[in-house]
Amino acid sequence: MTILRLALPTPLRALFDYLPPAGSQSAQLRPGQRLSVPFGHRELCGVLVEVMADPQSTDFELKQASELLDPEPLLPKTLQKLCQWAADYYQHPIGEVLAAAFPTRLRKGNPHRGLTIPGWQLTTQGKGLGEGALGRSPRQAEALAALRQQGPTSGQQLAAAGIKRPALKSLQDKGLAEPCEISPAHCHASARPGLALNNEQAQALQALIATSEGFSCHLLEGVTGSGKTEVYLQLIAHCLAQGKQALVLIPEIGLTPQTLARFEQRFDTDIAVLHSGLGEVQRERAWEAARTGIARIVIGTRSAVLTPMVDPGLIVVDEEHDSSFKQQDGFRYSARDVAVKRGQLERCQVLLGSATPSLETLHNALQGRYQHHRLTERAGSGELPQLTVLDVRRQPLQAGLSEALVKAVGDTLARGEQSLLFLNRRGFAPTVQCHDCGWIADCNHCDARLTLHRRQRRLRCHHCGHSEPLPGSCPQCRSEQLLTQGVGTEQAEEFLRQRFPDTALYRVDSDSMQGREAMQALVDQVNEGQPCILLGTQMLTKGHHFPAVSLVGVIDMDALLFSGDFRGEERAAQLLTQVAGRAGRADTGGQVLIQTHHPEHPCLQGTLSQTYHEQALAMLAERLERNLPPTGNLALLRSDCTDARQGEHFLQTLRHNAQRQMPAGVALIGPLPAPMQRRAGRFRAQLLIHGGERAQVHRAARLLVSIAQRQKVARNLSWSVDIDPQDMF
DNA sequence: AGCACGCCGACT
DNA sequence: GTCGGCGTGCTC
Repeated sequence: MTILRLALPTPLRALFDYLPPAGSQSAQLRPGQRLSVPFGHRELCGVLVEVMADPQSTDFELKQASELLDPEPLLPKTLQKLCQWAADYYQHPIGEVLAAAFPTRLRKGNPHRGLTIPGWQLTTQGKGLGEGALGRSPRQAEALAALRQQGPTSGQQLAAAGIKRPALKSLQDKGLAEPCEISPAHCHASARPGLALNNEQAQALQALIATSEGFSCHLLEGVTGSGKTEVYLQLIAHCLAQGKQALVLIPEIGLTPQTLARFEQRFDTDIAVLHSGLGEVQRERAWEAARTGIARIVIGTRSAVLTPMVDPGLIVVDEEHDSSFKQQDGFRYSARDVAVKRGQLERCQVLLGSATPSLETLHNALQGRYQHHRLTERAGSGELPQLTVLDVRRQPLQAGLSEALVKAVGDTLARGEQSLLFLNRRGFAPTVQCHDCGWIADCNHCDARLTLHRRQRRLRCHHCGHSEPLPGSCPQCRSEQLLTQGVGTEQAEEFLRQRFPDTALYRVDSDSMQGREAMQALVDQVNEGQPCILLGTQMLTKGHHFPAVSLVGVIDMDALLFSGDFRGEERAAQLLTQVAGRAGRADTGGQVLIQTHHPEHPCLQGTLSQTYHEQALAMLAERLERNLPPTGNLALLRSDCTDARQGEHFLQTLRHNAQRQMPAGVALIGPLPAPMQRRAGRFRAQLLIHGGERAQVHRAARLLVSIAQRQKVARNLSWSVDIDPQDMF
């Protein structure tokens, strides 16, 4: 008798056993296939994890699976192993992890349709035609030559090479070419020649190529503008030339158009792009192209790390330090760390790149676990910008801007250059207060203040999405003296428009950048080079290149300096370095002005007097001293409950029940209220697991999860684990 | 999580 | 009398 062990998409941390579906032969049952099974009162789509030949536990009346959905496994073995590793490491239900590896339609149990890629090939007659033929129709001759050289080629790829449909149609009318279907065997990849590399780039590339066989992990630490991407591109070209696929992970979708364009220009091959903005069908097509090997390059955000591939030879994680690689809810994995594990399992090379590497990665590199390559010079003639602190204490500020900063913006514009102002706060003002009685506009659902969005005349909570109309008078005392405190991008925009009425001003934040194309349109517009002011939040600092920007202003450095989290300093240093890197990327050596009330703050001084690398080393030493990551290890058990005391009580009981069995060297801290205790009407608390040894902390987390699972929990309470938490809230 | 069952109040 | 509110229990 055969028993099938399945992973099902349910929060239950268990596998479920079934009898094979009627009429199936055990030979055709293999892990990685999907099956439809009855589960309770419903029908679920599960993934086969194990086929067991002889039954061990007969204490259970097993149900029979309804249907085998795939004739072949859709997930390769290594990816199954990767999911199992991730489920264990992140202590997340295996069924949900495996589900994350499928596009939605397949996850829900829809039939798998193979991908058909329309393409063109030469007919026998076409193949027999001499070289000089079709001399009078250059377009057709070009198409003919391309097909002769490459064999059957996808329409998409032909189009990318400038060969359009009409030319192909004409060839078809002459009986020289015909439409065909492309199979993975037809796929080829070639790269156009790359840019010339400087010494450092060439050295890094050479070292990377030398270790491109089998697993190895590398950190490419290169200052902004040092040409990391060119190294990626040439390494990918090498990978493709070995007949292998390359996977590229990028932090956010905002980055995609520019990055993608650069890849498409360089490579003559199909590229699968996977990001959250894609429709279900498009996503499934890209997934399938990667899985079958039709796509030789796969570019995607976080979740793309679980895309099945035939033969990956290289995984690149760009902007490796970016926090968006860590999923912040549900399956809380780090795509960067999963990528490294995937490299180990697939036996392929992993390249982590950043101008401001995370301390985790830097630590691994310094310990010799990763090979470390550094690019310290800007490629081309670009010079590093000049950083200057503007002490704004006792200075008059208008919409948060000092006269010195405003003057610098004016001077920059007068020179015909562009300015970029960074303010990490959306809206008009983060606080509204009554001048007469002191009332403050708070969110009813969170421990947070409401932000004024003046143009919409609304107060909005940036933590739960709550929004209400701006009251005309104080709800407490009826006074009409409602004042604002603090400055957001909307206010700074208003002031700057007034001050520079004839200058183009672009506000870049999640309020102003609605829609997929908005950002790309803006980048194109700005890069025409006319003098302008760019004003925005983090959005502005992520990866976009603005060659004509020569002045960068940080309007409120203080907000970055005092964050409370132990990673605050690391974040601030990374952000400041990244923002500064936007200045003078091209030939104009740029200027960076930083407004602060704390010019003596060590973090700020650190960034001024040292390179990011030096500062990172100092921060690492401090982490070592405090036994914090990456030296020490953390895990977090969170509770989320409609009642504050109940949530903490759950964690307290958990702690009590686990205390005796705690591994040596592991401390439990808490339960404590989460940094923002109430959010969206629910009270959050957390129990911190802290220890020196990763394995011990992990054992402790596993123990706590197993106890929490057995603990009775009320309906209004939910709990979750977070291994290697990024933010403490 | 989902989904059914079950036991209470307020309607035609 | 039943429709539907959400507390409780189960899922191989």
